[in-house]
Amino acid sequence: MAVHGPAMTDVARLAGVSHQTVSRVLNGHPNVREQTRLRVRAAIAELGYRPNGAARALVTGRSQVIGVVAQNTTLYGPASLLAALEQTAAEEGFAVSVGSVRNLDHRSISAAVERHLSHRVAGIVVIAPVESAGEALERLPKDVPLVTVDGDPSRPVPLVTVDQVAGARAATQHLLDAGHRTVWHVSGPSDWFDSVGRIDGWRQALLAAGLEPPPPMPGDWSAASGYRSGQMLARMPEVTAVFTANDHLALGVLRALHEFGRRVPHDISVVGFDDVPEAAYFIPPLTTVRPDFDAVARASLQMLLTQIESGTGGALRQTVAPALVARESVGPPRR
Amino acid sequence: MAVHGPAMTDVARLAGVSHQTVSRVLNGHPNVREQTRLRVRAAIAELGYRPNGAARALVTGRSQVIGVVAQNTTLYGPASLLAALEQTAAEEGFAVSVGSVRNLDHRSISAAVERHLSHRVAGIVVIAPVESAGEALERLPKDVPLVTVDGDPSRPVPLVTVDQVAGARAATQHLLDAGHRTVWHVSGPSDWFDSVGRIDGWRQALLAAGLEPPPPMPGDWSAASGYRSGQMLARMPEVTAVFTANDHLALGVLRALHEFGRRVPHDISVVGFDDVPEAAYFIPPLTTVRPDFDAVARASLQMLLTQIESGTGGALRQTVAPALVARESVGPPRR
DNA sequence: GACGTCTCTGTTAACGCTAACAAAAATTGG
DNA sequence: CCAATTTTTGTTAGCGTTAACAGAGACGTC
Repeated sequence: MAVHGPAMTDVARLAGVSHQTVSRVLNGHPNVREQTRLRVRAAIAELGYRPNGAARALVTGRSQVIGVVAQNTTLYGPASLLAALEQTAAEEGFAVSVGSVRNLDHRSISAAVERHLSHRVAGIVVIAPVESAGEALERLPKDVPLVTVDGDPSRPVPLVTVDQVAGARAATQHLLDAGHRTVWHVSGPSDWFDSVGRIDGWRQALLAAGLEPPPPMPGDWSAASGYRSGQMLARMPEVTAVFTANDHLALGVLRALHEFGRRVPHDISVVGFDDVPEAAYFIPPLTTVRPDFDAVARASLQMLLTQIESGTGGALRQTVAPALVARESVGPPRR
Repeated sequence: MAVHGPAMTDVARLAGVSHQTVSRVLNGHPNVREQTRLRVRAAIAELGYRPNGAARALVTGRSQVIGVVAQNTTLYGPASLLAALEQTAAEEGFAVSVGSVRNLDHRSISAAVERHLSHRVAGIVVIAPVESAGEALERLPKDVPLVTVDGDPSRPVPLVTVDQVAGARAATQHLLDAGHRTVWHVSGPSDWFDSVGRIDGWRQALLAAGLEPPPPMPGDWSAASGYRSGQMLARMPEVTAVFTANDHLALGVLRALHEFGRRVPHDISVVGFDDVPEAAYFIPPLTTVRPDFDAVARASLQMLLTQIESGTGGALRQTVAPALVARESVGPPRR
């Protein structure tokens, strides 16, 4: 293995210049004669020279790497976000290092961040949708560029979020507009901010319409828990409209309703959240709320780059509005 | 920002030893007096010292980072694989840097690999399920530890794959065993090896039963294309059993069949591939084939570590067998 | 034509770590 | 208790890059 590639000095020797000139060419420094630049480039190509990021990171104090800390990158939301972040970062010349953690508790998060800091990442994006993550973040060194995504709105940390409240309100309002007398809610885990925000928005919409929100049914994002809630909902004749905290829950609810012979949307209307690619092919196609993950990724990366370049750690905040996607799972209530 | 943390020399000064002793403590070198070790550890803790990975990478020539090249990390398979790789790597003390690429053509892959090499990653895992990726890999420097996942079986590169052929054969056989006279197939994109392997296995099972395989219906992994194929299948009265190349295709097929009033499994049986978490909540719950992504991740990482440590680039090969998961979408054909 | 002012290039010194060797201290055996 | 080990610690020299400064030409300007 050990065969190390050529270094800058090898390129310099071949091009008949000093290694510093090579460095200048590489970094696009203006004061290099065109002819020299060409000779250096030729030497680089001939040797197949590849700059050593470690050496550069050592001397500049920062690598061109952005660390991402996330929990369950198999879920659609986090996975999309991660992919979008990676794309955006690549366009800016940054690599993305993933530090996924089993739990979002203080210890796990700190450990993941430490790992990233060891590699002298330029900045860190924490996808920290749960309460316990918040504390961990406050104790981190203040001097490292950091952005949280879907984190705790009450903490003084730069934050980019999907506007869960607005999304949930839109979903609920959509059902009310269709003529439903009230809307039931199957929620996500109570320690996720996403979940809390969606409950909030649902409640707001009902209260604004002068309605008393029924008790939300707790879930855990999975189709399995949606199914369990669906079995209960199917047995309650007064239920005509359900808003679930994500599409997987909705899928479970749909199946339970189907099994109990309750037709959607004829008997019960259902709205989800996330717009997973399959939502359009549920039975029936699911009306849902689509968060713009690309926008979130762009916003957080831009925030991070600003911090990296300026050196200031301003506590900014940015919110991305989701959009309602209307499909066939919503209809007027049966009289 | 710029406040750099303490370096090894700072720790050494505080502990009253040389920086080399600190290095020895950090790397678990045996010949350090217990008392000294303790003093050094205390100093490390007191200063909040964090070793500089870039410096270490520079001097050793390798960082504790593994590069992963993947295409669409939003798909369930790649996302699961990536997550599993990250977990496994973390246990071995490695970070994972993702280089996702839009297309798996020569240029994109090479570029992604180059980026990783610039950072002097210890090794690279390429999730390269398509033909065009193969060529790119052959041209890579031979001296970098590399493992491909779901890549081209005909190329002399270390490779870990899910046994697509066996999985597809099991799925098809399962349908034949239920009494079906033949099995139709909705395939994935023809340039994916996964896809080719699944077509192969399906064909093998039919031929072994003395049946002439009907023409496979081409798809692109999406529920949308499954839906289109499903619309055609629903209109063909002779069709009683369908094997789809993944679960999303199956979802689309299920919806099309439902719309055409063809009941599953009463009129038509369906089997998918992947066992996405939602498959158990499709209508009806989907019989499918579950690849063991954790096993794949473990195998590839272990292969990579062997290469890294031994320095040899042996062209190994490892196959992980998938398991059939029987659910309600399969039944005997209607007479 | 001498002088200052650009533009281009080279020299030197870090960055923080490990490897290789050298020296000092502790341990052993007779 | 001294020499021969063995264990522990220190010293020095890079790894490949950028930053800071210095030098050498080229070009006007008076």
